[in-house]
This record gives sequence, structure tokens and C-alpha cells, in this order.
Amino acid sequence: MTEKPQKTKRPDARIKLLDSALRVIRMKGYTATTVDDLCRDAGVTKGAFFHHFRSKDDLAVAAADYWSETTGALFEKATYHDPEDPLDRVLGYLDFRKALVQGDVPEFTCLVGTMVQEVYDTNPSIRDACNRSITGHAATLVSDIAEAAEARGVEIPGGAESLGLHTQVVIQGAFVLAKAGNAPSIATDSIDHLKRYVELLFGRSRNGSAQ
Amino acid sequence: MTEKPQKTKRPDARIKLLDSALRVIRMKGYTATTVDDLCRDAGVTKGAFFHHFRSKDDLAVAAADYWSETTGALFEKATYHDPEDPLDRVLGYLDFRKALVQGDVPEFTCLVGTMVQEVYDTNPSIRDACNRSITGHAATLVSDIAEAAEARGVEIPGGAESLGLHTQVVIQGAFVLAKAGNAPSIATDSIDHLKRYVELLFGRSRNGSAQ
DNA sequence: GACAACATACCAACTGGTCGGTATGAGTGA
DNA sequence: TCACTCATACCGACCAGTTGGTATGTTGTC
Repeated sequence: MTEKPQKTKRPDARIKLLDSALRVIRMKGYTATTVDDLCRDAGVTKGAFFHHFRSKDDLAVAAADYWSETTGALFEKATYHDPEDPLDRVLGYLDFRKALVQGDVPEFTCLVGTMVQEVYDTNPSIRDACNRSITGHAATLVSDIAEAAEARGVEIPGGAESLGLHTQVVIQGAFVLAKAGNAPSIATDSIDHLKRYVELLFGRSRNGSAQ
Repeated sequence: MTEKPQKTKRPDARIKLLDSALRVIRMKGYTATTVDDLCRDAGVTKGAFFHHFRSKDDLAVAAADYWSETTGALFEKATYHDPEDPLDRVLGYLDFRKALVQGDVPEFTCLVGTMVQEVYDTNPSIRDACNRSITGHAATLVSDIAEAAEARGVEIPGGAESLGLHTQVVIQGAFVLAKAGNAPSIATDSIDHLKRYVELLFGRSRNGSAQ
């Protein structure tokens, strides 16, 4: 985690496999992704795979955690945290998510949202890893939401936590529809609706943002 | 299509397979569901399967269409169409969807939302079938939404169609989170948020509904 | 020389799909 | 009425390719 400069050339097979997992699983889905697919994409052999992961399912759990780490770092260093007004931070988060919806569909969709649909009923450990990723990310929003509610004297129906989860619901659902329609615009439109909902909840005027 | 009383006892293997497809694929996902799984669940043989469907993918398309038919009939005969006020019909639809979220997760989640996440990038024909199902269902809402907007002199940001799709986004996303958390309550909470958004858009007071 | 980090060869189980065959009923002509 | 034909619905053994996983060997590093 700290530094440990690349003195040894080796230990990248694991990372290469995890990076491949993010890419390939988002494209093909978890079950349809074979171990050989991942090895080929990562440029390593099967021996390397099973050296680092006890099973394919074990890799899935690791990939979900890896997803949490990498996306967590991305959101942490984003600038939407800067504004003084907590509501601006919440709305800034939604703008940031909107901006992320670009390029081809597999590139901006969510690994854990894809995986959990396939394995929620058959593989509890993967499901839990996906759930940790989603709820953990939602939690980073809740404090801003709660702060904004208190600052403005607004009571959020269902509570700040519920609204935080709702943002993730909209984003995950937006990915599903974007995949079905093969069109990112459906996703950005829905985030606009969500943003408008937040603004209405907090009594902010509609013009000026979320066009 | 009309009647033709059951003189031939035969042609139920196809329907049994489609019913099994709805049940099994929602539980295990599309790729993880094998042809043998479906035959076993339906109580028919592989010969019957490939007599009625050219391939597994062919069955998936048929299952998506079958899903549209069966759910379409369910929504068509529901009572939320009864109110005079079109806004009440829209809100009634959301109440109806909330009421459907009951029992175990595989029972209330959506076949096409599950499938499209797996195959959107690898199988266009299945993806399109899923898209038809989702957008077709959304279309049944749009007329009520547009009517409500006109009746109340409200302009819907993005248009009625966009709001109709947004309802499906929320519902699909609610299923994803419900699967991840293994808890239907996340889904009903999010539908509450959506209902509140619609009420706020149409300027209806908050107390009285969507508590 | 011990140990981690790989590579290679291999396997048993499973996968979607095929293929020859059977059961049943509808139509037809005498 | 009955033999004959034909199409549909269905059966289940079989196949070639793929799957996740293993066993064993090799290599570089401390």
C-alpha cells in the first residue's frame, strides 16, 4: 500500500489479473468470463492465476474489493468535495457521476452491480463483497446529505442514509437501461432527474443547474 | 390463438420451458443457467428443448418476449388505471410496483434487467429483446404522464418519455440494490423517493401519500 | 537452498448442440 | 371403417469442445 518501489519485477500478475477482471467481467459478465479469458487478457498463465487466487469465486471477491479501492481513490480525489455548502457537494457528486458516463458502455458501468445480479442467490460471499462496495460508497455521501439537511433545516423523508442509497439505485438502474438501449444518454437523463429531486427536496430553485 | 380446445395434449413443453426460464434465469442468471437446468426444471428432455428453440440464445429472446407478454397482462388488468386523474394513475402505478415487491428476491425481480446486464455487449439480439421489453413497458406510462402534465399545466423537464424511462431506471436499480443487500426494503424505499419526486414535480402536497 | 512466483501439461466434469428414432394424431381415399 | 401417409412433438444417447481446477516443474531472489 505504501511504496516498495518496483525492485522485484514479479508481483504484478495479481494486479494484472484484477485489472483484467474489471475490464472483462464488465464486458462479458462474471459467469461468461472464463479463467482462461482473464489469463489471456492479463498475459499470464493459469498457474499464475491459481497461485494468487484459490478459485474463480475467490478472484471475484478480490475484484470487488479492488473495485472499491480504485473507485474509492477516484472519488476521494475529485473536486466535488471542495464547496463549503454541503448541498453543493452532494450536487457536485451527481455532476461528477454524470461526467463519468462517457465513452463505451462497458467502460463506465459498474463491476459490482453487474456481478451481483448474477450471483446474489448462488454465491453469498461475492454478493456480500458487492454489497460492501455499494453501501460503502453510498456512505461517503450520507454525511454531506445529513449536513446539508441540518444546515437548511430540511427533514429528509426516510433519512439521509435512505437518500444516499437512492442515489446508488438511480445510478445502477441507469446503467441497466443504458446497456439495454446501448445509449449513455438514458443514464445522464436519469441522473438529471435525481439531481432535480435533490434540489426540490432541499427547496433550491430549479434554474441554474440540472438544466 | 382463439380457442382450439385441448384436442392435442402435446404442445406444453414450450410453455413449460419458458416458465422455467423465467424462474431459473432470475435465480441463477442467464449464462449460469444451462440447457439441462431448464429441461430438468421443466420436466422435458433436451430433444424437446431443441425442437422448440434453435439454440439457448433463441430461447432467451423468446423468454424476453414471453416476459413482456405475461407481465404486460398483469399490468393491464391492474386497477391503477381506474382513476380519472391521470396523475393518480401514475402514482397508482408506483404503489402497484411497490406492492409487487414482496416475498423472496428472485420472485419479484426482473428477467430482462437481469439478462441484459450479462449479454448487452455479447448478444445484440437478446439485448434488443430486453430493451423492447423495458421501453415497451415504460411506454404504457408515458401517455398518463403526458396527460397529467397537460392537465396541470406542468412542464416536465426532459419530457414525459424521459420521466417514464426514469421510473424504470429506479425500479431496475432498486432490484440491483435489493439483491446486493438481500433486502426488499431498499427497493420500496427507493420507489417512495421516486413517488415523492413525481409529486414534487407536479406540485402536489407531500402529506397524505408516500409518507 | 529455501521460498515465492510463476509456467506447462493435464484431467474429469460439464456444456451446448446433434442425430436417429418413436409416439401420436390429423388428413385422405376407397 | 380402415389402411396409409405425413407432420409435429418429443426422446435420450452421443459428441466435440470448454470449464474450473490440479500436479508438477522451472526460475529468479533473498
